[in-house]
Amino acid sequence: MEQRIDRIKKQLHSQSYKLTPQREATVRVLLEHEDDHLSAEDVYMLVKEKYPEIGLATVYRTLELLTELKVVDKINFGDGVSRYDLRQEGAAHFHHHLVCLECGSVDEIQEDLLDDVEKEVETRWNFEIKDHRLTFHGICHRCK
Amino acid sequence: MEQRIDRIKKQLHSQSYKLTPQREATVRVLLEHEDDHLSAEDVYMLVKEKYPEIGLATVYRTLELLTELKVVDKINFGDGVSRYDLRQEGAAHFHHHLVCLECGSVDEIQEDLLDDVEKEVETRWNFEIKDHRLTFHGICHRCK
DNA sequence: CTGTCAAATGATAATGATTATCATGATAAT
DNA sequence: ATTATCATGATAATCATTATCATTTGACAG
Repeated sequence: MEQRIDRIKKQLHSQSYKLTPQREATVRVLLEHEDDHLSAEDVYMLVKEKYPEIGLATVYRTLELLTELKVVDKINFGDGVSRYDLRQEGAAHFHHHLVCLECGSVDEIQEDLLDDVEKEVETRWNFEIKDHRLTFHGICHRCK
Repeated sequence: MEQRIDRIKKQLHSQSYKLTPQREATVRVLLEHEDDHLSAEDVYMLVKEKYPEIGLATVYRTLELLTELKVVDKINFGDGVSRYDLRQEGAAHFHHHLVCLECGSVDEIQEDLLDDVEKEVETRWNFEIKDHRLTFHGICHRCK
């Protein structure tokens, strides 16, 4: 935990941003909920527990900043809300998601799976892939 | 064109919806811009050219209805706007997208590509896949 | 035909998420 | 200490989407 925060701090500094108390509190919430897919409002409410003076705008700004730095990824599952998902440290690509149509749960797939597909797309469509988003919609193992 | 409208008409009737003039005008716009990825506002402005009395709410309602019937798919590329994309007739699954980070263009991949990946997900994660969304972000062949 | 009823429409208000603004507060360098 | 810069919090503004509601339309019964 502390080491990860430290690395994020360094990453911020390398672009001359600071790790303010508000930003640190926000990052801690994200680390503590690594498996969830929190909306900005979710993050706001969780951060407020530890840091009640924080404003919603600051949370939005911090999440935007972390997205720029590729510490988090901003995703959208089709409800009108953006969600923020920590990247695995050192992961080349963004992980995939399984969205259950029954219970609404969102599970993650950390494996790459797309290596072959990406090679094919790069050559056949002459497209240089920088990132991807892959989401499956269906029935999760719990609901079956 | 006329045949496709006719089939959509039948599809509506089968669920006891009608193909009103407003709905037909909207469908025509979608058919005429099959390769684009129009937002509701885009569709609205295009439909207005032929049917100026139409209201924005009707366009939203029609797009929602067509989404339900799986005539179109609602997609979201991360700007705050939903886009509506005609499904290929008879396509089992939704097609994929190539979003260019340089010029913002969106190209389509009609091939399935995910067969193997889906088999793996179904067995390893015990997840029954109903649909998917796959988008690649990168540099398109024109910008390279 | 003509009246009736449910569905569809258009105008517009309401909502909800996100972004912009701006005065204030903290921080670091001179 | 002083200034300049960045960050923050409160709140207003914006933008896409949804809800409301009075009116219109079209199918159908009599």
